[in-house]
Amino acid sequence: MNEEQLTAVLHEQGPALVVAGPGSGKTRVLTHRVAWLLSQDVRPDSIMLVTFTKKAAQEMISRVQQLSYRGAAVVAGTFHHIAYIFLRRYVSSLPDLYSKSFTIIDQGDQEKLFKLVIQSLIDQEDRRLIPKPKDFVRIVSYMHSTQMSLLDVVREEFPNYIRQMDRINSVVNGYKERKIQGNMMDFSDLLTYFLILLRDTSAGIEIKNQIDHVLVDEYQDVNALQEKIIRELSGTCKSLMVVGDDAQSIYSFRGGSAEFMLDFEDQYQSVTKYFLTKNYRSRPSILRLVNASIEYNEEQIEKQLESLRPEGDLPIVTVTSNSREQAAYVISKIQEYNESGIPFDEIAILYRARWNSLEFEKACVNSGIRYDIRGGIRFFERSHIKDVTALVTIFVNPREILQWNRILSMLSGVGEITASKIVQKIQSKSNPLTAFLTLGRNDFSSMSISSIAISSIISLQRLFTELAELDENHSGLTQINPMRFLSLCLEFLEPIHQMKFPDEDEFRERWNDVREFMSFSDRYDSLDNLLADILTMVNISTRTSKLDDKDRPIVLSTVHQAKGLEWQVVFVTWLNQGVFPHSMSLAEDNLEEERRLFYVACTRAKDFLHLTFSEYARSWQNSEGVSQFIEEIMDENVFQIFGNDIW
DNA sequence: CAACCTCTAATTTTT
DNA sequence: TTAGAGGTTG
Ligand SMILES: Nc1ncnc2c1ncn2[C@@H]1O[C@H](COP(=O)(O)OP(=O)(O)OP(=O)(O)O)[C@@H](O)[C@H]1O
Repeated sequence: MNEEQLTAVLHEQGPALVVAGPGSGKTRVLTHRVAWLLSQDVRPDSIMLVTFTKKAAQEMISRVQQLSYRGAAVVAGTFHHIAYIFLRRYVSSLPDLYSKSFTIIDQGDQEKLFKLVIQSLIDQEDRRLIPKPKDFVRIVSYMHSTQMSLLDVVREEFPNYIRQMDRINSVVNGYKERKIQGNMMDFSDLLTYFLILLRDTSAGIEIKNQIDHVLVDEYQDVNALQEKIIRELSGTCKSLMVVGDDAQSIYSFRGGSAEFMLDFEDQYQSVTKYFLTKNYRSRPSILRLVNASIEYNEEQIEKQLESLRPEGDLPIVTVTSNSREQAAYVISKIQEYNESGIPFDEIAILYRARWNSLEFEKACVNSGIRYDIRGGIRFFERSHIKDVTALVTIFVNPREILQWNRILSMLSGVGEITASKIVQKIQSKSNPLTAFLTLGRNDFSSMSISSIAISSIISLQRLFTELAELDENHSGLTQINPMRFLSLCLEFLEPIHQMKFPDEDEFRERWNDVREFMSFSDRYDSLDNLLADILTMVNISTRTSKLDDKDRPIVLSTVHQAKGLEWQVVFVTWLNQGVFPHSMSLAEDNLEEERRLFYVACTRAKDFLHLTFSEYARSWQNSEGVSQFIEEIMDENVFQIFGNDIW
């Protein structure tokens, strides 16, 4: 700890703001502050440590645990995770009728629910007049995160639907009703209900009594809703410390804005402000490059940042002719670095969009390098994995109709219609799972269900009965051991998936994922914790290739998920105009945010930074040339070029 | 009414 | 390169 850092760590009381550039030890200040508080005999569960992404949260938590053995009991994690924990404890205080077994729905399920609502409320021919399910999801989450009204969101983001407000209102209301009926919350609900809990209920008083010290990392990314939560807690806590860097604000798409940080001093009384001006992470050569780049942003405030590290190599820009070559180049460089003694897990490949990982994954597999991928196709959103989690969800929250639909229509002989008949029949019952298990011949014939369908449904009943029997000492279905639960599920699913994915290689690949999920579940002792963590805490990611398990994996990650992390060697890839910066962002006038994203990406590097670009992106996508982020700083002598000279 | 086939449109970022 | 929509068959 240097002196600047130490004074921040030892901050006594009231609100504190730490604004500082990358690698200056902001996260370190927070983690050491937690350790210091603990050493002062502050109760761990009175400390709340918050951040935005799952990965950054894990990193922060593990740093705290290294510093103090009492760290494990600190209330720490993403906003959503912390909200979930308190909601679990106090659901019954909510004004809407949720029960403790509520489950969280992800984006895909939100879309499905909107689809159901639209089908039931809007006539076929009117459906083209209103937003698509996907857009509804965006509208609703934007509404929550910016705390704007539905009308304002539509006016601002989807002005061409403004004349359909009545229909839009009824769909949004229907969506909310169905969520409550199904005991489901979406991600926005977690935060919104948490705020309600804090603000309007007696449970809120208890929570506020519990929490004395609040620490928020990456504060430049808070949105209006999260800001309200923090403000609500700040009224009663002893200290509040927020840290951030306006140049790293990259979540405007979910309402995040650095304004909340820049206004912090005006919004809170007697704010203590701390500055950290020494960069411990990156070589001066790397800082020169990012500083030259961020200069182009007019909105950024200037920060002093002095590198404490010795001079390093100039960052290297490499031009390749296509994306396969790009991947081959990166992988061969990685092997060189590894041979020179840098461990694989100190090397990362970063990119703008999730699909950008594809060629790198292939190249890793071909060369037998293990990799840990964050943001390819998301593991838990792959359809075969969702089939498994659907079964778990039904046992945790039997009212969750989306998962019933999913499981039922997966059975042979059962399609959309039969599935919805059954769901209709059981959903209004107090326990739909028991209702399902007691369906018999008479029920099936009264619903006129085909005999093939009946026999599959009976086999599902048998599975559910066996699963329920795993709850031997009747401590509740959610308490069943996940590993045992899943191994029965897998037996049931295997033949179904074999049919669904007739291509043998494809099946094998997907089934490997499923097995991986099962072994992942072993670290959990109950189904509800498993489910919640999937959505608010962890990502499964490591893909092992057959060779040397002793090697640590390299990291493939989107820039967003790399936030707050660092590696000795970083490759920032796909620097094509239209990809990074992304054309859709450019269309929305977000160039400066894209440049901040580039800034975040490059400042992850400690020692070596590579920027790569391939002339031809994809056959059907015309190449728009090299990213302007490289072109802009061409004449500044902040990098060296390898490969074809295309300028 | 489910299953199978064919064509098309879409591929930003996270919880 | 792939999911899902839409149309046809059985
Ligand atoms: N006083 C110090 N002595 C030694 N190492 C330090 C010191 N302060 C910070 N570091 C190291 O510098 C690196 C960056 O620190 P940290 O991740 O806390 O920075 P940050 O400001 O949160 O960065 P970012 O804004 O990029 O997330 C870490 O490896 C950390 O251990």
